[in-house]
Amino acid sequence: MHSSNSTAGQRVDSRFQLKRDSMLRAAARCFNLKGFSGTSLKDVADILGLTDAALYYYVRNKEELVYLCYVRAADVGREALQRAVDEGGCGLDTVERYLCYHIEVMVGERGPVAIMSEIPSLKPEHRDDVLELSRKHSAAFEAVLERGIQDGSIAPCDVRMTGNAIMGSLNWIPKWFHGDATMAGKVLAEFPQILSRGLRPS
Amino acid sequence: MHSSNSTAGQRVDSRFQLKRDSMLRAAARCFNLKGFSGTSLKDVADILGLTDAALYYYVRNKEELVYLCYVRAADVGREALQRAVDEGGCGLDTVERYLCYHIEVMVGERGPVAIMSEIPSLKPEHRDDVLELSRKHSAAFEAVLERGIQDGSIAPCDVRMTGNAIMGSLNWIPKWFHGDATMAGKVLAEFPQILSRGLRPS
DNA sequence: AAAAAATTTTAATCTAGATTAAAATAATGC
DNA sequence: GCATTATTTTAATCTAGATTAAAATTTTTT
Repeated sequence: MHSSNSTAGQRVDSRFQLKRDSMLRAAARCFNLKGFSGTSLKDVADILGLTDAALYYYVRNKEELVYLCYVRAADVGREALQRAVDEGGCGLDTVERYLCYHIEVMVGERGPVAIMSEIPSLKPEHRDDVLELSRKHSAAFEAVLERGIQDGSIAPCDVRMTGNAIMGSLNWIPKWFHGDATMAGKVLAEFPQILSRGLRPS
Repeated sequence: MHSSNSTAGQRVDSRFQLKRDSMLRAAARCFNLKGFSGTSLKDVADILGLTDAALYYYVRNKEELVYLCYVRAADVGREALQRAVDEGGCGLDTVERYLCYHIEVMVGERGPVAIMSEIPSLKPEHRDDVLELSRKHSAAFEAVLERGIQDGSIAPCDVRMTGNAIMGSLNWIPKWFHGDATMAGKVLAEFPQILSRGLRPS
């Protein structure tokens, strides 16, 4: 049985974490590609060259697998926004950089990132946990929009709705992008501007 | 057994159609609210005051229920765009009107409209059918964007990516809008402009 | 290389929820 | 009101796929 405080310590544990992370990416790929109900644990295991039962060494059950995928998705979003905020600049610049960073992970090597289609199917604690992360991310993004309005880089707008609009576009990307490397460059080049263009004061 | 060419004819048949349509709306509400795997046929039946088994009088199985929800979703989108195109005007005006009409059905009386999260779980014929509808809708929208670029009402852009961006925002609406009547007005008032603002030439 | 721990597999079981068949009820036409 | 057709329910069954327990294998430690 795995234990994070085994005598073997750090090395073993990080191997475990790495393997679990590649499991989450495999699961995200399946969920995005085949839909949630369309992917069985065997599908995920096949990608890893494992047996479905082996997955239970890493997660308690399928529900937890989904939960961890969503936490991971929330994490990469949060990190992207944090990084953009840390680098300073006006509100609009922050938005643009955030979009770049977030799209980068979606279409790049660290991807794919799971679409959060099944949050309501999670068990209450997990569901609330993910909703909380999601809510915080939206609030942080809206704060950047506010700041942009204050510093004059963004035209006055309803930040809640504007946030919903931009986040929707982002969240939907994995629906139509499935790893085409050529397209990845295009998305990264085009999308941030398409989404931020409408924010500029006229 | 129901038969569309029964001797009772039109009247009976339209009653059947109406009931089936309210079934699709009930199903869409459930899917959007509880997720796909989180909604059982009983959940849908409960809304209608029926027993789960009764649903089988209207659809062959759950897969077909999802399929019909998606066809319905595609239909309301197509109708909204068609209406906007028929009313003429420059490309940008058509886009704005389309957004109004489409959002209208999403947040209004005819809604809700199902998010197409589980297309890959459909059986091949149904999946291809829905993908075809979806593809056609995207193409038609991109054509409007092209026209706008030609007539100068829309700034030159990658219509494919721009279409993806706008459609993503639209498609995601049912993720955060769940029937709040007050918010419905706000969405309808704000969203079309938020989405079309970035299209204007500067 | 033996012992211990970590990882994976084999081979079942278990289960929620979809599905079905037959019977019961309700609506409609005559 | 009777016959027919439409609709719904009751009461099972059925099934894919999740889950589990125990054994086998691989890796690590000493």
